[in-house]
Amino acid sequence: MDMENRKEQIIERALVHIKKRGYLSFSYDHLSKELGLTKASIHYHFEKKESLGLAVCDRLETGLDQMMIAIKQMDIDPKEKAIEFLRMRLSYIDLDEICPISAFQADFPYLPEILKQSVQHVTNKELGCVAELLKDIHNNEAKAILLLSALKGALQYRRAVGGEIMETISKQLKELLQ
Amino acid sequence: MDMENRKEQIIERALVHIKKRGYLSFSYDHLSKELGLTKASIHYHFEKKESLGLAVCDRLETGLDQMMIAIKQMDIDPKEKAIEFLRMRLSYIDLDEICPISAFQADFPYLPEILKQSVQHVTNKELGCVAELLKDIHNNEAKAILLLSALKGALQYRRAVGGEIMETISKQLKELLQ
DNA sequence: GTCTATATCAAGATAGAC
DNA sequence: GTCTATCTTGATATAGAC
Repeated sequence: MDMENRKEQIIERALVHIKKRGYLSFSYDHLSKELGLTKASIHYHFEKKESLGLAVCDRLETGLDQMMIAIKQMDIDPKEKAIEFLRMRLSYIDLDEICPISAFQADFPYLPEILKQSVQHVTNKELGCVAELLKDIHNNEAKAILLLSALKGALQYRRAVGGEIMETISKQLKELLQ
Repeated sequence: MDMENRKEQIIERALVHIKKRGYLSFSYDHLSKELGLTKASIHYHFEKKESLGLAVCDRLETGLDQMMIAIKQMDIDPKEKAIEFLRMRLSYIDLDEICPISAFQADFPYLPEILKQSVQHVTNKELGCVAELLKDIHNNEAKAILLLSALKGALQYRRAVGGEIMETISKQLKELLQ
């Protein structure tokens, strides 16, 4: 198969696995079986697991860039834009998944150094995105931290207490931005 | 060594490891080396890893009970009691740790069934504790979810962005309860 | 109650054929 | 680009001696 397509396909599946299991717990074996390949073939495209982890972080950053472009072009009240960001972020996360950035953070102390740096970068980028969308509101950095922490904490709670929790949280976060 | 003391000691170390690495990632080998024992000796006290996981959940529940007793006896404004709960919960979590309940939640889909049940139980118990302390405030269940999600999400953020985030969150959570 | 030794399995990674 | 085969490591768990 064409190399760029295959690489993309592997990154895509790895991202799903990270959202479901976390970075440390997913394996080349899981991945290869789903893609109809062998572990060795994955290693051909991404020599080490950390290379694949880095590629996934890059992809998350690209996704954030695209979301910001889309949101800035929307014809909605600026005060709605942070909420729209959270809504779009959630749309990429299934019921049995958590935020991939949270997953990396949970494994953080045991990541290879270079991957830690990428995780820090995408973490700060996402915080910066929300803070930027809140720029007309007082105390935007602190508010961005509160919104994202609550959203991602709730995604983990969802695993144990069920999906209704997300509506409870979303409602309150919207109130917080009134 | 006395069996009850040894069991307690193992549970205590396991809890620390879960806060640092998560349930799936800590091992009897890590534990045994710290305690000056062998893996086999840990297996004598807790035949399977899931038995140890269950004991850790029990310990967390006991801790919640004790905290609630202590807080109810405190001579402070009822409106301060939820904040005091969060403060006490935080005091058991080091700078390089996350909330152990969050750690179990992150691993949730890959836990043995019986341990899932224990994690659900302690999760709901903690939510119930905060909701109870908020009982004079409107919408207490929803507020409890918001407070705990934000606190625990922030603990994971701390790993990637540093400790200052906790003061930002604490300050905002206090404002939310005014 | 703790030990040594070992069985079993899964993971990351590499060598070399096609 | 993908394969088979293999190495190495680390994990859960058990058997049996002391």
